[in-house]
Amino acid sequence: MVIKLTERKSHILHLVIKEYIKNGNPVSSKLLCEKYKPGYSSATIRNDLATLEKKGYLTHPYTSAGRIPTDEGYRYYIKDLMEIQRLTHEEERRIKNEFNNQMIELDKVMHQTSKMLAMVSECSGFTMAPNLTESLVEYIELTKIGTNKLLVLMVTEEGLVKHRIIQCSEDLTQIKIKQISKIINKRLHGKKISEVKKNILNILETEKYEQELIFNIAQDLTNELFNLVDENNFFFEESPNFLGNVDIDEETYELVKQKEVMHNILENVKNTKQGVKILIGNDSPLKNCSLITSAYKLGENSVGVLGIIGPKRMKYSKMVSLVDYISKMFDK
Amino acid sequence: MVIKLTERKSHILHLVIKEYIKNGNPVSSKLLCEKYKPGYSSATIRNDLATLEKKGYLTHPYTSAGRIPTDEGYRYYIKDLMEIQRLTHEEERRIKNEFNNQMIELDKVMHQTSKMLAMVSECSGFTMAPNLTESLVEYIELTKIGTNKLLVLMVTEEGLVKHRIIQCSEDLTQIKIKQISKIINKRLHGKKISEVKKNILNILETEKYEQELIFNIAQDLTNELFNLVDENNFFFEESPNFLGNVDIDEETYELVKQKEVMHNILENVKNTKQGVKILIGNDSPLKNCSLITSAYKLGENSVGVLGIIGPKRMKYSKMVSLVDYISKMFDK
DNA sequence: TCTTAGCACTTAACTGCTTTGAGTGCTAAA
DNA sequence: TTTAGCACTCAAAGCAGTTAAGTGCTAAGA
Repeated sequence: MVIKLTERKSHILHLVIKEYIKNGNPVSSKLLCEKYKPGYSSATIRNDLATLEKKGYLTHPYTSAGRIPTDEGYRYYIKDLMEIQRLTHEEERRIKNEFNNQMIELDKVMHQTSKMLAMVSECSGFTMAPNLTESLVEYIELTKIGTNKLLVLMVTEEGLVKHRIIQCSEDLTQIKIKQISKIINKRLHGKKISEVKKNILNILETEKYEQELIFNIAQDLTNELFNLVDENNFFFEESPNFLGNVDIDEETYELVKQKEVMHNILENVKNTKQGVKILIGNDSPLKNCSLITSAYKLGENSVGVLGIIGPKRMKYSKMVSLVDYISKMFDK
Repeated sequence: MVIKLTERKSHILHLVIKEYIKNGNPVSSKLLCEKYKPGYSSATIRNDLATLEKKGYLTHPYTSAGRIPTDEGYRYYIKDLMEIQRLTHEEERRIKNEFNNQMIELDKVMHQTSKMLAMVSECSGFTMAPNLTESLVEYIELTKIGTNKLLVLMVTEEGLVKHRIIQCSEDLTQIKIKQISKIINKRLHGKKISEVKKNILNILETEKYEQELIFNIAQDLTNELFNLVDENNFFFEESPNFLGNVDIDEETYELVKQKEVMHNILENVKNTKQGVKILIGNDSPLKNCSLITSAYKLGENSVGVLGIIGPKRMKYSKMVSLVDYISKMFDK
């Protein structure tokens, strides 16, 4: 399926795409000639451009306009032409800094990471939290923080922290809370969250001490914590000038905001490949955008996806490094 | 300074502003005449418009365009003409709902509130957290959540919760943590946060038990918790179509994002007046916007500010209710 | 004195026409 | 295979004329 290109044509395609990514204007034979002095006349280049168009890598918006890359063109570029551009030390430093602080609480990590991606890419960053339902409960801490109010804190085997505040029907004493906490931990430690979700009552069943009380709290826990493990698991952040400067249309924007859409796209990515994966134009329902994504691992079993959404003419060479670098930070 | 207007002129000013807020087009004598049938001809209204312009309440962008309100016009409107429009029951219900859940953790509350304001106003909402440095420490909970990692949770006298994860130099046993926690609580309970910030070492001084260890943790606590009480205290959220639909320019947008700018504006508001306060155009450095703000109280001494930033032609009558209602929810 | 009809005047917005120039594709010669 | 040259295309910019939505002013009527 992939058609071989001569050295020169390949080079010209490279130049067109680089130029277009940089300036966003259709690029003409004359410009290439003058700016890059390839040692051939504009006419020759014109011929090459024409063949590149015939092969499907370029197109032009109207007769007398310069060329712009097609989706296929971008794909060829990414596969065969692009030299990956490493992050600068400054950028790596900034990222590392962010990661050194506070990075245990799941929601915070995700949020921070998305922001990071958005900032460095200057378009938009997202993070889909790993599905924790197959993770094991390390322990659960109950702390009273007011009448009828408990702070529940769960730590998973991977060391991730999730917390919620729950409202109890009864006002419990510190001592009782401690007792209950002990019992719950004894029973839930090492269990899969998915299992806990389904079976919490059974798991706690045989305990005789304050059975009813424990059941009530268990119910609250399920509602407020275990059932919410999956919720809020898509974080999206954009750089200030993303929508303003850049050619993303409203429609696409709406799509991004719909969690299910993104979920589908990313679930796909997660299951197909290791490392950085790039979706261009029609590859995803976000037809006018490209996505640069990578799966990441937290501990053994928890896999999430993170990445960048931006215009097709984004700096792939740099963005690949960025996404790769950050996803590797997670794997530690 | 305030110039009296005749009944009719006043009425016409009212109509112009209402109409302009609604549709955003300069409003003409003819339109007023046809739409509102005031019982006078367009010529009469034209005369009135001319006087209203002379007095500084209206202007027009070019010779043959209709009138639009000046800042002064809006101010007059707000002071003398506007009828406040209550929130619908539906809206009140939605707001109450949000507030019933989870509303103890300071950062979450602020974030949620800003979102709420943005959503209902359809422009943008912000919340500046109260300065907690004068609040009293209720208690502090230390929980081990991994090697060298402690979760610190502080509850203030008002029942607000702030938490952080801190990295300790030593890996402490559960038991030691409990002992230390007891000591710290005994000493810090009821103290002002500002005092704790300055004097933590002195406050804990006389304890003989594991003096050095406690000092280390105290240092971490100060760095990670007490010193950060004031940080991150401005939350800003915008409705999806805020920047797109609405006539806010880039410059202003940049200003909003600068915390110090907003801080100054709001610090001012906080100190001058109770209840809802409105800043129009030049009243604040955000020249092309209006702000509707209100101070709110959390407990006895903690005062914060929340509100809306939007275009000058926003629905003041409704927004005032919104800001007022939400700020009163805080006061409980 | 207040109101109003009427008219001259201003101006943005649109329309249609022409010109310009950047770019292509094709041809024919080196 | 390369290139110079030329005809052709089309967006964009400029220009003139028209329209319509306004205003301000005047003079007459209540």
